[in-house]
Amino acid sequence: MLSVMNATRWLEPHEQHAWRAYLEATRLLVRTLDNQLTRDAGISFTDFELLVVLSEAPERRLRMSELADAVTTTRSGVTRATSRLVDAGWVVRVKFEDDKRGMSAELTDAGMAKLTAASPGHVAAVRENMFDLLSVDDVDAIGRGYQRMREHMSGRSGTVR
Amino acid sequence: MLSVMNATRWLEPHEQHAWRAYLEATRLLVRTLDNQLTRDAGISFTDFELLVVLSEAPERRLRMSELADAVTTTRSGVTRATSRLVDAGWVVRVKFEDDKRGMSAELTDAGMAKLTAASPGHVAAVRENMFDLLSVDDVDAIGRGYQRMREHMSGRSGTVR
DNA sequence: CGCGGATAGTTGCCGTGTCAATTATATGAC
DNA sequence: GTCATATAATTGACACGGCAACTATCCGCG
Repeated sequence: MLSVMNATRWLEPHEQHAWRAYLEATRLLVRTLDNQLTRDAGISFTDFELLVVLSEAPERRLRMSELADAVTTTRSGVTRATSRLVDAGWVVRVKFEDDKRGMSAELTDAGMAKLTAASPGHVAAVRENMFDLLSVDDVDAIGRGYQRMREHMSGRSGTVR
Repeated sequence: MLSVMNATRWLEPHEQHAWRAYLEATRLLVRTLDNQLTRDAGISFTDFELLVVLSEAPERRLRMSELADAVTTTRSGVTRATSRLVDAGWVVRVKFEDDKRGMSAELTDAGMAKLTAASPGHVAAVRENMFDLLSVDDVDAIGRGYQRMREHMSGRSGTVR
């Protein structure tokens, strides 16, 4: 630290612009994707993402805590989401044998079918509202940038100052 | 339309990577910023943004519907948020004279003071977790890209398919 | 072994946001 | 002017997600 009393470094105009555009576009995008999935496939974006993650896991099954990490939410959030998915018949809870405290969520065939049915429309919406609007360089910049942000923040979402 | 029966164009690997990094980093970032503001300034990110928007408006005042558009939420969301801010003493409701249905939210001096007090820590967090990690080119790509997305989506968050 | 502290997952409670219905006012057609 | 329709804002009902408290289980140290 070179100086003790730092004046705030406000955002530069081009930073401000990027910041506002990012926040607003993100809200619009998430809402759009959620509406599309709800309307066309009867599943929320949140729940859909859980199905995606499970479908990619070995044996289509993941422990609750891993599932929470994979979708960047809290454990209680995953517990509640899993309850919804179980009620819908898309997931079953499985006891984890090596640790009697543990539970896993496992994608059912019905869940896999739902995922298969919902995916094309979802991907189309992601393309239409994001990737079709971006150049290859934009995509790469976004990939690099957010990857760095992700690495910086993962682990500490509020613990540190 | 050249073909009627299109096979789904799935995301390419670099698109997949950008998509996941973006989603995850965004969740982490929003949570981090919200935690920072709540902890250090006693205000949520959502409410803080309303204060920002109001502070930039002429006479520090904006109609409810304009406020909703400015922060990309619904009117009922803004109504409820405004109620919180009024309770906190940071905002007052003002009747809009030209249209007796209309209401405006106006930032109070206390609200301005809260904003002034909270801003440095907030900007520091935004820098630390985002802009300090990005090159100028990254910022520009993000600005351009999300601006295009914003334009594409604004107006229709779920009406169209 | 047994006890204290960590960890996995769930739940109660609560704050927030959305949709649909509601109320009040405005506007255009006749 | 009057009526039908549209719009501004609010409210009720409800779904979702977070924190903190709780239970069950695990692990390491004496």
